[in-house]
Amino acid sequence: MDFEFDDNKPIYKQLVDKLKIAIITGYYKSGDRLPSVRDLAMEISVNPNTIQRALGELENEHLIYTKRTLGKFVTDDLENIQKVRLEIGTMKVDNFISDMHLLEFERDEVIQLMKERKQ
Amino acid sequence: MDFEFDDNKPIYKQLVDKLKIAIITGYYKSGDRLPSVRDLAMEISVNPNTIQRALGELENEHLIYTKRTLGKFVTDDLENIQKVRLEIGTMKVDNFISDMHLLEFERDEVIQLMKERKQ
Amino acid sequence: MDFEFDDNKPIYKQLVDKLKIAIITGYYKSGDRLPSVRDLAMEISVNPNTIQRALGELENEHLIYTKRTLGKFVTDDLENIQKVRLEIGTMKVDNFISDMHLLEFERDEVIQLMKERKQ
Amino acid sequence: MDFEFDDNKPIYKQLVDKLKIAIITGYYKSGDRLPSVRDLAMEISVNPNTIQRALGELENEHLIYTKRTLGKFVTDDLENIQKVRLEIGTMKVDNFISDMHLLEFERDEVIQLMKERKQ
DNA sequence: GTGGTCTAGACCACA
DNA sequence: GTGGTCTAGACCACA
Repeated sequence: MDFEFDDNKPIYKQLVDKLKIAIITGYYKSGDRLPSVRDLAMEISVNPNTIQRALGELENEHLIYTKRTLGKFVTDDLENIQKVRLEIGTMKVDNFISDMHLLEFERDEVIQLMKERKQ
Repeated sequence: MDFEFDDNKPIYKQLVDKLKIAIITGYYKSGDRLPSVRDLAMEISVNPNTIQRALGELENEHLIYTKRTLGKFVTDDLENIQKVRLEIGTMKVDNFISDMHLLEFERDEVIQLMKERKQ
Repeated sequence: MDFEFDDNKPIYKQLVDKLKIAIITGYYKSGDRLPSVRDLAMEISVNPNTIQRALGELENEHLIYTKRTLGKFVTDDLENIQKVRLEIGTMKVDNFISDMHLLEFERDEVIQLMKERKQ
Repeated sequence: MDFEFDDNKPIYKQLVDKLKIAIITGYYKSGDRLPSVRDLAMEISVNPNTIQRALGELENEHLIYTKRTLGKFVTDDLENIQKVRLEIGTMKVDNFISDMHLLEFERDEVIQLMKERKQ
C-alpha cells in the first residue's frame, strides 16, 4: 500500500479509509492477520496511537477483530465487507454528484456522460 | 469566492480551476470585467505574477480576453464556455470512474448506484 | 544559434520564434534534448524564468515535451512540426502580402515578380 | 505618416524608405512641395542633418528636386517613380523569399501558399 | 490607473 | 544535476 496523507483530514481517518479499501479489495483478505500496531506504525511513519485509533474504528465496524495476544484479523463476515463496500461507494457517488452539481451538471446529464465514456 | 489552496497542486493551477468554475457557473458572466491583477493578488494573498500566469492560461483557452489599460473580461463566446464546462465535467467523470474502479465498482454498478440516490 | 533581440517584441516571444525555426529546420531534431533551462539562460544571458516561459509555450504547442529530471526534448510528432511550419509560413506570407499592399502591389503582381526572380 | 524607428538601421535610411513609400503611394504627389527640412525635423523629432541626408539620397535617385529658395519638390518623372516602386518591390520580394528559404519553403511552395490565401 | 515583461533569487520534488 | 513554482520588486506602454 502507498501511504500519502494530505493535511485537510486527520491522519487516522485517512488511515481508516485506506484500510477499509485494502480489505474491500482483498489486499487484506478475510482471516488474514494484520501487521502489528508497531509494525504498521513503523511502515507508515506514524504514531502507534494513531494506528490504534484507526484500528479501533475498524473493529467498531466489525471489519476486523482482535484475538488477545495473537493480533488483529480481518473479519470472516463477507456480507459485512460488502456492506461497507457499498457504504463507501455510495458516499463517493454522493460526493461526486454534489461536486458535479457545482458545475451545474444534473444527475441525468452526468449519467449520460458516463455512458459515453469508453471503459 | 473562497480561496483555499492545498499543497499538492500549484497555486496557479488551482486558480485556473476555480476561475473556470466561476465562469462556467456564471459567478463571472460573459462580458464581466474581472478584478484587476493587483486586486486579485491582494484578495487572494498571492503574488501578482501568479495571478498573471493563471489568467494567461484562461486567455489561452479563450475564456477571457484583455483590453489593454482597461482590464480583463470574460469572453462573449458562450459556446466556448460550454465546451470548457464539458471538458471539466468529462475529466471529473473519468477521475471518478477510475476512483470507483479501485473499489472494484464497474461502470454499470456505479450508474446503478447513482440512479438509486435521490436527486 | 544566434540570439539577438530587438526591443519591439518581448524576449520570450522572440525566443519562441527562434526555437520554432530551430526545430522546423532541424537544428534541433525530433527526440533531441534541448540544453537545460539554466544553460540556455546562461548562453543567451537571459533570466531562467524567461526561458521557462518560452519553453512553456513550445510545450503548449506540443513542439517539445518534458521528462522530469531529464530535461526537455523535441517532439517526435513530425506531423505537428510540419503543421507549425505551415502556420509560420502562412503567417509570413500574409504579412508579406499586406506589406506589399502598402506599396500598392496586388497579389498577382507580387506573384509575377516572384516568378521573375531567379531561385 | 507615422514615424517609428527601430535601432538596427540608421534613422536616415529608415527615413529614405518611408519617404520613398510616401512618394510611391502618392502621399506626396508629383510636383508637391515637401515640408521644409526644419518642419520635418520637428515633426519627426530628429536632427535636421538627418533629414538633409535622407533628402539628399532621394535627390540622388531623382525622386525629388530642389528649387533654390523655394524648397524641395516631388519629381514629375512618373516613370522614375514607377522604377523605384519596382526596385523596392523586388527587394522586398527577394528578402521575403530568402526569409522563407530559412524555413525551407521553396519558391513554388511559397507561390502556392500565396495563391491559397484569400485577398 | 490598467496589463506585460523581466530579473534575482529562493525553495521544491525527483533521481 | 533536472525542471517547476513562487515571491518581491522593478520598469514599461498606454490612457
